[in-house]
Amino acid sequence: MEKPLVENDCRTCMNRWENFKNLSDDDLLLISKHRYEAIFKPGEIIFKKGSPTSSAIFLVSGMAKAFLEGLDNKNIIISLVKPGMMVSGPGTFGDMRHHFTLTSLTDVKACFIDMQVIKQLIHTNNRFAEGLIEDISAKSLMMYYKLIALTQKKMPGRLADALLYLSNVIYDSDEFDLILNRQELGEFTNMAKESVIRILKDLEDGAVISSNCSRVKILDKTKLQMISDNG
Amino acid sequence: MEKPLVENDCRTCMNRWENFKNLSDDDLLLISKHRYEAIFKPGEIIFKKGSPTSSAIFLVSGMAKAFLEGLDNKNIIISLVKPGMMVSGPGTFGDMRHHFTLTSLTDVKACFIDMQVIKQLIHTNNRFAEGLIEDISAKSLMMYYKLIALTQKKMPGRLADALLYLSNVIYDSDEFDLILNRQELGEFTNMAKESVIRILKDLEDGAVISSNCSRVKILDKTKLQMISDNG
DNA sequence: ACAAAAAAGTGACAAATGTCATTTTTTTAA
DNA sequence: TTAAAAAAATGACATTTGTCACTTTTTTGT
Repeated sequence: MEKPLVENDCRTCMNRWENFKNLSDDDLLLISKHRYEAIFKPGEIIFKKGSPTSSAIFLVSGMAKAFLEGLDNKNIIISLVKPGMMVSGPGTFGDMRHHFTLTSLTDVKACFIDMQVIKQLIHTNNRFAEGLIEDISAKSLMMYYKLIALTQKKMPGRLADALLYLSNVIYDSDEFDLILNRQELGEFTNMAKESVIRILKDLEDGAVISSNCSRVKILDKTKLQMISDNG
Repeated sequence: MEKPLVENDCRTCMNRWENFKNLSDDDLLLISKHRYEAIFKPGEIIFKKGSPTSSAIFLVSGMAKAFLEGLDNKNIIISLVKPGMMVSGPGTFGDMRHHFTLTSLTDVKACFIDMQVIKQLIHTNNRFAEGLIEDISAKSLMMYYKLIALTQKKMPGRLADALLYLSNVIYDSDEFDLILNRQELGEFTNMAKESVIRILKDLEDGAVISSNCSRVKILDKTKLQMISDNG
């Protein structure tokens, strides 16, 4: 899995943001010039809630978690970030501050591109601007369904959601190493870590999954989907 | 309150969307030509989840509620809509479908402007495009804080939030007629209507508010804010 | 003005879920 | 390799919140 992903040119980068396809080679060269790369060890802060949104961030390799810092130091993980995804919160076009924190879950390589350059491209390239709006809209839509799930589903449904998300969206496989620990899985599904442990055990008892600590295998996806659907 | 608000020209409309200030008179004339007005009685559907997003909607007068249709026919009211606000969900730049339903709470006059015209203006006017992005971002940000409040605050904190929102954002007054009934107040704060009634009573007993049915007066805003802050 | 419908209000109870204290297992670092 | 730290697991218990069945009050339409 660990190929040398370092690319010095956004024109040929294999892990670039999809919306970059709307840019000309000249535009991509401009971005390449204003690009800074940084490497993070697991658990490090990539950007912190409250800090200025001077750059758009793009993951080149590894995995990160984006989370809201809620009440009483309780976090809400709103999404996991994979290579190819653009990360820039709603503060970018508002108070210019981050409203969630991004930390690395694994070794992470990230590109930072000056927000001024991105904004300049919005002004000169309509398709790029619309691509950005589509990206923001898709994330906004995700929040709608997250709100429904977290407020209306019971715990088993929410945990099933999380497992299906990891299987279908993140790993594209029915067997995977959980990058999230029980605490984080709780922050992702809005429940106490003890509840995560209990429901995980129930799912194992019901032969829906098998798991030993960080490794999970989905044995009965139909049933897991049913648990998700029924709330 | 009932002035003749009908305006046939977006150039001089007093209740137009703030972002229209970035448009030229010619652009506004174009919009005026592609504008359709509709009047709704209280409780009517302005647009329904799942229907095509062919137009952007702008409230000229009255009040509406935007709500997600969740599980088991339970709704989540995500925002109240006042004159001057633009309503077009995240589906507009995605699957071209509405993802929430908008219904009138009072008599409502609304303008429908063809989405193609809006999109065309995005392509020709950078400031207008950025204004739209800012609008979408602000709504997205609101959802973040709504997610935190609904999942992490206890019921009294959530109800305090709702009352402060009505007082500060919607009515700009400490005394107002609740446009939402107890059921809807529950859909806005993620609780059963019985719980709304109980907590409203507690707030009255604690001399934080006085209320008889639909009329509410905030007696001790500091205390109400404290309840909101403490979750 | 009055009957019907809708909304508000009440109380008992049950279900869902968090908290805390503690033990066991796994991971990490010297 | 081994001790220390972190994470996982467990069980008892408390709290929050929803549900249900019902009564009372308010609103609505004729």
